[in-house]
Amino acid sequence: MARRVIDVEVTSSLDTCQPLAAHVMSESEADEVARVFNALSDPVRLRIFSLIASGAEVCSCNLEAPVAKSQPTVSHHTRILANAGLIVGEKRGRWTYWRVVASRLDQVAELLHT
Amino acid sequence: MARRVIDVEVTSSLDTCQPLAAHVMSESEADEVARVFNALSDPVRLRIFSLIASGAEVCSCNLEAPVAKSQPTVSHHTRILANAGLIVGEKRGRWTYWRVVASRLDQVAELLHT
DNA sequence: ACCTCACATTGACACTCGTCAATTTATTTG
DNA sequence: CAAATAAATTGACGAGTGTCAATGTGAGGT
Repeated sequence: MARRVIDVEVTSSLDTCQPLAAHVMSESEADEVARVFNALSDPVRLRIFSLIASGAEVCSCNLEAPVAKSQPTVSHHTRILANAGLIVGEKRGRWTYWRVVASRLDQVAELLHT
Repeated sequence: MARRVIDVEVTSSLDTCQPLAAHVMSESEADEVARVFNALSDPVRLRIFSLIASGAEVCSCNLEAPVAKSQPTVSHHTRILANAGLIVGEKRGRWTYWRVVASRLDQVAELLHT
């Protein structure tokens, strides 16, 4: 097979940064996804979440002592977790029982493998 | 089969919140996990991450335009993602090429299914 | 009705975080 | 060495966040 010498410009074609075509997540999608991860980005919230995930049903009054935070603080965190769709609260009598939303967890896990 | 009537105390045993034995994530573990989720809790960081994940290797200069942020801001975000172990940067010449750490993503995904 | 208890809400404070202009560091090229 | 470029660092500012005391709400229990 014949060989042919080709004059290729190598010296100065890479000395400056070239644009690159790549796919970017949309702003709106990023906002929504960020809100979910944000709910899990606080140590206290993670511990509250692990408490709820460990039992079948946990009421708010059982969360304050383990995480050593005040009642308004715990209420603040459960609201953020609930807004992110990670937990749901059912009010029975004076108590609110929390449980995790398994389907939401699967949804979040899939976001990491795209 | 015989039936027997049993006198059960129902009235006042549940009128106050009872402590509940449950497993709590440790503070140190919560801090570490929170740092990872925190890295993914910002919209701009998520879009940068998606850019890096879409290509095999992406240099920092290819990140500024798509997310419309300044160079110091992009550098700030890549550092946070790198500290969380989600991406690694290899410096070749004047450029730093970023790529995602797949094993770290698997690790994070498993955290959601415990 | 009154009191108690579980939980939500408000307001205020300190602290963290995202952002960019300016500067510095490191590397390549002339 | 000098000029140019990629990227990290510093400093500063406004916005957002975690925290708790005080208060509000609503559902039992006596």
